[in-house]
Amino acid sequence: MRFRVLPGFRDFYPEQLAVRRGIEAAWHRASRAAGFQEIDGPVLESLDLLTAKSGGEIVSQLYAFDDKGGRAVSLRPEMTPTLARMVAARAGGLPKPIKWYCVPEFYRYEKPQRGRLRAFHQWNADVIGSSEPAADAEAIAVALDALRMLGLGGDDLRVRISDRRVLSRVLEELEVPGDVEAEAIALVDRLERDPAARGRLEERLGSARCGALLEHCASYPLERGPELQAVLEAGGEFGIGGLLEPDFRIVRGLAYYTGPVWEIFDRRGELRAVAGGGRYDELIGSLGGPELPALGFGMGDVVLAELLQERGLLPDAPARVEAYVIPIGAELAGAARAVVARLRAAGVSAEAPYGAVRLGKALRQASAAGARRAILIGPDEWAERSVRVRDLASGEERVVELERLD
RNA sequence: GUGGGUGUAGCUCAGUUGGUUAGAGCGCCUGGUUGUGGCCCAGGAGGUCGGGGGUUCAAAUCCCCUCACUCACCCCA
Repeated sequence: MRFRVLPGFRDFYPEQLAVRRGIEAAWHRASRAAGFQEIDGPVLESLDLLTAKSGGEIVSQLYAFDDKGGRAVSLRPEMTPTLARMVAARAGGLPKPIKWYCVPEFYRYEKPQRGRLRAFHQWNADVIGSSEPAADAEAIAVALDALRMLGLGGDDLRVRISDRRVLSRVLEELEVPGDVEAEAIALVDRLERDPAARGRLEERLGSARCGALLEHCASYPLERGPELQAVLEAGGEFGIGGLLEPDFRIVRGLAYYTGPVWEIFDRRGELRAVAGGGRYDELIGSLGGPELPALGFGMGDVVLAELLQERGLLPDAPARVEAYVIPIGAELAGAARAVVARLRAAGVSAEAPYGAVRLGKALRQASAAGARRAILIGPDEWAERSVRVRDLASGEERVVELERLD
């Protein structure tokens, strides 16, 4: 019986880890460039904390169990509860706005499918303590910055953005009864995917009101959303104005969003959202923290890696070593190891074959290791305290005194 | 959780209407003797044909179950 990786989990061989590290590097760089500080929390949290926000029904999607002390715990499925706790514990002493980011691994017991696994790495960045639309815009800009660092620009991406309050106001103006509002919002959310949604919307609202609503969908009523307009303006100032597309159909399911909500998609629309975020001004308070306005977004590695692959932009694995040291003749194996040690001490990554290897094969191994140069230790040169340095791309060789090797 | 599709070597796949020891390309390993890699040539390792059961003289091939992957739903923090 062969052991296999659990469904929805991944093994990261060097090539796959190189992809992940490349993605994470962009996340870190974009975060720091915008003044976000990295945090992290425990992988395991109390079930109470995790269910406080979304309710008990999400337990079915949690890796939850009782620990040996009888505590109900779960692997973390998201960061917000942890974040809220961390903010609450130090809220008084932290200068506002708080700008934190993290790159944790999350665990969700869901059915694995394209773009969605059970364990994944996700970049989260949050701004806590500011109600300014500029903060919303900056978050979007930071997300786009990271994508740009990976080679994805305005030709590949679009940001669809809405604001819950605008949709609510429109429904209010249309005199949609309060008890129908939630369902109407859910149906707007489904308009794209579900052909039946339109019919049901008409049924619920009546054809006149439904028609008016759909008209607003086609042409976003920005005049009813000064807050969103301010975000768009600030976005323009951050240089991402051309990518922002107001769109009612971005609802982002969650009940706790209170303002702008947005999602980044590939422009071809082949994949699920690459990133999504929004403002949640009441959430931290409701999780037992202080009443602080807040916003944030998440970007997962799974969809992003798929998009990068489709565009031929997957980060490459770095070369294993810069220099490959090859003894010519078994009696120089020790000399090769000494040269390796010397190079490493000088900060140059280097290795030598362990045993006696033919020169031709050793050169092949040097190429396979990604080395830029091979250092040949031959009897003739070594007798004069020199080595032969071969550039593996050009094949050029020159003799270098050992003392000058670096 | 509900449906559809797909499972043959590390990877991409071929495998006739069921019929001998299951194949190819790539990759991997070894060799083509002396101090020069990428190309080429030769050889080799590696598969209980996803797993289990059934039909049959005979199953990679037909049937059932199961697992995994995948696509569409539910959901998407």
